[in-house]
Amino acid sequence: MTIAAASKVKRDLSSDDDDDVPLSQTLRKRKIDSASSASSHDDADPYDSDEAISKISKKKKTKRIKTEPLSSPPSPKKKTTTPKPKKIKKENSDVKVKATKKKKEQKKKQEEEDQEAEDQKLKDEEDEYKWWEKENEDDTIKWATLKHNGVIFPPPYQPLPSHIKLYYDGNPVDLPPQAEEVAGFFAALLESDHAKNPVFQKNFFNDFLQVLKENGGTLNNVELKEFSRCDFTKMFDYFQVQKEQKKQLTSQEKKQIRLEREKFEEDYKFCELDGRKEQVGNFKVEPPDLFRGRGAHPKTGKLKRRVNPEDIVLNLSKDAPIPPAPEGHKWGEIRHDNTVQWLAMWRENIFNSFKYVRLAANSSLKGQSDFKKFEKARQLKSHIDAIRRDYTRNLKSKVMLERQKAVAIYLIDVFALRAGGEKSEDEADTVGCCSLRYEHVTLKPPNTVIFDFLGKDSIRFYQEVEVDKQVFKNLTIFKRPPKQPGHQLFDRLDPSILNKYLQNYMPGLTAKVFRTYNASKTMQDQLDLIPNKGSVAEKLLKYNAANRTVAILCNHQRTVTKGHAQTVEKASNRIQELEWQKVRCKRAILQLDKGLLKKEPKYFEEIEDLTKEDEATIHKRIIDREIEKCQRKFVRENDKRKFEKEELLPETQLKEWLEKVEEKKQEFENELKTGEVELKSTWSSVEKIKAQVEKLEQRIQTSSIQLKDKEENSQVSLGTSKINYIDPRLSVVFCKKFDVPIEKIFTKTLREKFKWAIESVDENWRF
DNA sequence: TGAAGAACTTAGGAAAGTATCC
DNA sequence: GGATACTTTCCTAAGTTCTTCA
Repeated sequence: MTIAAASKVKRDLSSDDDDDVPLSQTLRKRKIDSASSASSHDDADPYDSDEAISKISKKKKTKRIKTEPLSSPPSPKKKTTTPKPKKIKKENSDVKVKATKKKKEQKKKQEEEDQEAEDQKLKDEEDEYKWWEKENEDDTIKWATLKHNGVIFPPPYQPLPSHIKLYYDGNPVDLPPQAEEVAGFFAALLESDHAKNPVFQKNFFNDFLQVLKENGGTLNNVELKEFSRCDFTKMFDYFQVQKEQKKQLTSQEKKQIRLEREKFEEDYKFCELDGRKEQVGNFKVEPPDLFRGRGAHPKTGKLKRRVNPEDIVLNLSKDAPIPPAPEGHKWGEIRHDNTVQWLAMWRENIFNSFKYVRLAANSSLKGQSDFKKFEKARQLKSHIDAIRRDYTRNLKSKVMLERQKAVAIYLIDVFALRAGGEKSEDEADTVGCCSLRYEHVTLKPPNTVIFDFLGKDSIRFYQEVEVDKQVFKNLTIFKRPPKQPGHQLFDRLDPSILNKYLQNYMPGLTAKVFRTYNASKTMQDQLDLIPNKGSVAEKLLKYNAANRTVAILCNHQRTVTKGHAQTVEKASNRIQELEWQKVRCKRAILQLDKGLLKKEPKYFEEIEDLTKEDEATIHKRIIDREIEKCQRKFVRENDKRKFEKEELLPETQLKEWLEKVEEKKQEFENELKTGEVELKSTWSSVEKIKAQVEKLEQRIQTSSIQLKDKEENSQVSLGTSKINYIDPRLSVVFCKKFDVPIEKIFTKTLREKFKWAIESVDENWRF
């Protein structure tokens, strides 16, 4: 049974088995789908005639304004209302860090800089703003003053060397740089799954041809007609070489590059919010590229156009200096809207929607939003019983809308489904609760439901679960003919109806609050089960197991990494080898003192567990590995010598190494034949070997636990729930109570993001 | 009132960085 | 000390929800 199902059983919402009262009797005429034909049958059975049925997988025509696919995005429209700040805080002195151009006198300078950075950090910490110790302020006004330096634009396109070209029917193609850039985007992905996706290819090729046309076509009059006749391999190879060269730089060179980059970014990385220095999140404008939609995305592969300063709207204080636009350009618009959190925005050309530059996760504004989110989820604690009572009752409501609401909230509450908003044709076909369709739910009497659909990011949600009997009955009704695949299960619902209903219980309550609530509640319950004993590593493992329970509840998945199967195999082999070594030790003990077998039969039991076949396999594996190691060592050593122009190792050297391995092989073969171990010099007494056995046992246990953890985590992503759903205060309390360093649970970035939590709770705090 | 617009949170994969192994 | 494995951060897509407008 899945965790979600288990939690469901725990809560077990009882329902009696009354038959359904005809829903149609109380159904009033409703206008569900304005797009559908207006039939009005007030009293008939809803599923015979109700117009809601026409809501066949209703997709928005286009969610956003349609624009020509490749036209430059229009400048964002100016807001008509200018919000008035309710209070203006006194501005502090300008703390902007002025980048001074120093010459590189390497070490000494570096040390000085490090010291400076340290000092600055300390200074920052001193006057750090602990918003969580202040009174809750009005949150419609996000700031009184906001100063920043704008955004960083991606570097202009660097044309490829003249011998690197696209080939068409085997002939080189001379492209104008604008088109070459787009071809390069594709070439860079040549070995990825994207490049093999026909939709991606088609979208890319259309946009590529259009850019080519806009720029006068190919320079050597090759006419490009078909994607399949294009050959991008030369470009791809070139990018690979460049990547390799970058990798080959010395660590010193890499560091130098990093430092220069950091210095350049410094001015953009921070802004001044109400006089305080705060970090900006995504201060870099997204570079042009091919849009990589997830799942079966109709627009995947389309060209994401380069964003120019003219496309950008900056948001800052009226009195803040306007950062200069890049040479020869000007900003699209300057705005002074202190009711929003963003510093800059632009309209992108794929969906014609906005992209925003915001503050970083460790900023006060983000922190406050986060805090409020968890407090809201905690507030749900005092309403959840009433909500569950009501939806259990409403599962039998005579009003269809009420039944649908009840079932939907049940699913959201028990299985942690997302709200499920409407989607347009030009997005991937994914669903959430309200948008579930006939084919996503299979009913197996008496009360088993199989959910199988693609959720956010086209991640599959598959669960076979037992549900409340009345829920099962209602789902049967929602699927009754004439409904068929393609039809909406909840034909009278959408998230806004659901959320409006939820707000009756609690202001601000929406479908997504349930996910936060149930995730944090589950974490609290799981943590409560952990005994306060054992090593830090053991406690951590338990914490991760609790975290995993939450991740599974929220269906947070990740793709299994490429080498996973191999890694697991390797690790299990190692464990098997450790077991074998243990057996060998025990054999050695008996060789020293045969009498022990009778005295401690249990201790020596496992000697018999190891079969000859297993032992032979282990021997072979070890020997093969050693041989391979020798060969690798030989090649590596000679490569190095060749590079340093030294004399190469002779083949006899390799032979010598291999002979040693051969000796070992003989030893193993003997051992297998006689069952006698060759005693090592360190095995001088029974006690010494027993101590070694103990060490091996410890290693086996640790490795086994780690392997199990790794396997269980291979498809589950713990991060998302840790970052977004589990109240960080729970983790802080766990660390305090169990004496686990917070660093073991939160990375540096997370510690910064959750500073408010780390500094605000004691060990008695509960979610 | 509903659709579109806007603003925000949530999400997985890629890239970069770090630790560990040999 | 280099290769490899693992962890963390970055990037930006994809959701939800709130607001505005006709």
